[in-house]
Amino acid sequence: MHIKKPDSFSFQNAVTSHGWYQLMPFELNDGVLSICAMIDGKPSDVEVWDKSKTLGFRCVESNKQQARNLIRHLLRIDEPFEDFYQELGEHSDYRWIAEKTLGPLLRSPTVFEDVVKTICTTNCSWALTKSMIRNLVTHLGELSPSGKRTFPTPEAMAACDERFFSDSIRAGYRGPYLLEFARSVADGRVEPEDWLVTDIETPELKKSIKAIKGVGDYAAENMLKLVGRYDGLALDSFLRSGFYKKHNKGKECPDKKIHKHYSPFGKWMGLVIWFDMVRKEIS
DNA sequence: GCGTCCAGGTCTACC
DNA sequence: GGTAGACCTGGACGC
Repeated sequence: MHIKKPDSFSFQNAVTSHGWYQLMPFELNDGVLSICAMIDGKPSDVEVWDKSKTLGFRCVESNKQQARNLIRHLLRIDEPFEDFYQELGEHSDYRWIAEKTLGPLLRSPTVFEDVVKTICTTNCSWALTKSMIRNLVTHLGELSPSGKRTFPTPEAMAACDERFFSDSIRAGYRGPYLLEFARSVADGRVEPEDWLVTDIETPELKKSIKAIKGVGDYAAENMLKLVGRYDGLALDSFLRSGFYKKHNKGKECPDKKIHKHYSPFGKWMGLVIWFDMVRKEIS
């Protein structure tokens, strides 16, 4: 089975541009990205890989068209980046981003899942982030026929108590935040999937996202990137230290200076700073 | 072994 | 609006 891909689309870069592919239930082996996800209410296994002008994919226990839609969502195949590449054309130092057709950042099947993962990136090492997500999937994910597990649903997480998040997930002080968020989604008080389609202005949307306990500036702006809005930098210690080294002679500086550096890129600045800082790791 | 530091921050209280 | 201190975990590091 195949999915047609745009001319300016790099499967490799879409998958590995940031660390999400290392978080369960994603797996990347020999160029094949696999995920176990809920499709049509059933845990289903989906695999996707690169071919010359298309993407190959296979799915087990799921409708072919819905699996195709899921892959398009994960890889952001329908998201237009032409304006981004055109903008970069006016900045010689950053033209390489367009030449490598960077832009799409891998995202999860649901915005809910991306929020949970983002909260689990805060104030800890990447190893601990992977551990917390692995624990969530292992303890609460639904089992597919092949023995893989989905990311837990809001309802599954909402049914737990704080002690579970502390003892089994090892989420520390984040536990109550994760539980409160899951319960707010499960009972409909918060509808994160709407963030993908809402017309409200970015500052207002950011305010709504920050209303979630455990989500501050970094996490909110990271979420904005994952729903396709790139006018926030999502500054964390990784981006700050990278900026100091690359653009400020290794010296610390106020965030305002970082904003000023990338402000010429307007609504694309969040993508530019990210690729600027991970350039060495991109093939 | 043990203690300390810190990592892909956020919240609250206080000024 | 700006800032200090507390907050969980676990790996790295020095002793």
